Amino acid sequence: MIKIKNNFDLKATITCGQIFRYIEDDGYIIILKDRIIKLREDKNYIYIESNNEDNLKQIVYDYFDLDRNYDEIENIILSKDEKIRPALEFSKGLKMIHQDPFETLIAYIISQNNRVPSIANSLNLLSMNYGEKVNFNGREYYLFPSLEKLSKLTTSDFRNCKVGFRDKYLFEIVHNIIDKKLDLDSIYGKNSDEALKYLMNFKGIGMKVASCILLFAYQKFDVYPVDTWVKKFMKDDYNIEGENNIRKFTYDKYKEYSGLAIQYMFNYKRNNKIN
DNA sequence: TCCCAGGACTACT
DNA sequence: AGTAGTCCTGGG
Repeated sequence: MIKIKNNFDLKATITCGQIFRYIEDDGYIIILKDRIIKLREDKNYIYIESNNEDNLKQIVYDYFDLDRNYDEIENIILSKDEKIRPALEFSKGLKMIHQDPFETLIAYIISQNNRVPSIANSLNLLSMNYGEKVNFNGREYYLFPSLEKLSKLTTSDFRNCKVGFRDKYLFEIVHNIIDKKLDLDSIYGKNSDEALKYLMNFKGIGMKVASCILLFAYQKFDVYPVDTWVKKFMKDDYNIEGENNIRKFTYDKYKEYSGLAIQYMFNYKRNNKIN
């Protein structure tokens, strides 16, 4: 067991829609690579346990992006747009989770034209069928399957995990990685436009999925998915319509932090059911 | 039983 | 260049 200062919003960060697989159980259980991690919080501290506590603090800091100076970013965003203040205040302590690129890729391909419970169900089925089993605190958990393991599946194996018509996309993507046609590491060296174009060359990855991968796995904060919520509040609050106009408007305003600004607005609107 | 929500691709203009 | 139809699952 380790403890860290409770100086961010653990609940919002985990439940705001960035990740699909987590368990609420007297706190939260999440699965990162080869570890099951349980987080419990009180007013001052977050208490963390894992099946492997080597270097755990650094892993948690990296995952929840705790070394980044969010205050500074928020001040930059505020200096461009005072109107966003309520959203920023509401979302205080929300962090951008630093997810694993491969898992993020698979998860967001499954997410297309799909709902959250169904996405989580498919990811859990994939993990239970093809991931490594880990015992922790007397219970069984399954790690997200490796690339090598998933490369052995047929399209119908994927379909048995309820991914539907996305089976062929997953099959092809996994083989593209095995065959080095898709190199996830190469994305670190690309700017956001190059990375979007690169990812969208692959079947099953469109604008939204590519944006999610870049924002959530590569911390490219100038990119974000435009969904119906974003369209709605950009029209209502700023009278901007059309995906390209929305992107241009937010980029001109918030520059390299536009994805973060949108995430704050999204979180605020969604939780306050503001029409 | 049917209907709906939810992205990307394909095949049309 | 723009768009209607299609692909599935889960839930009302």
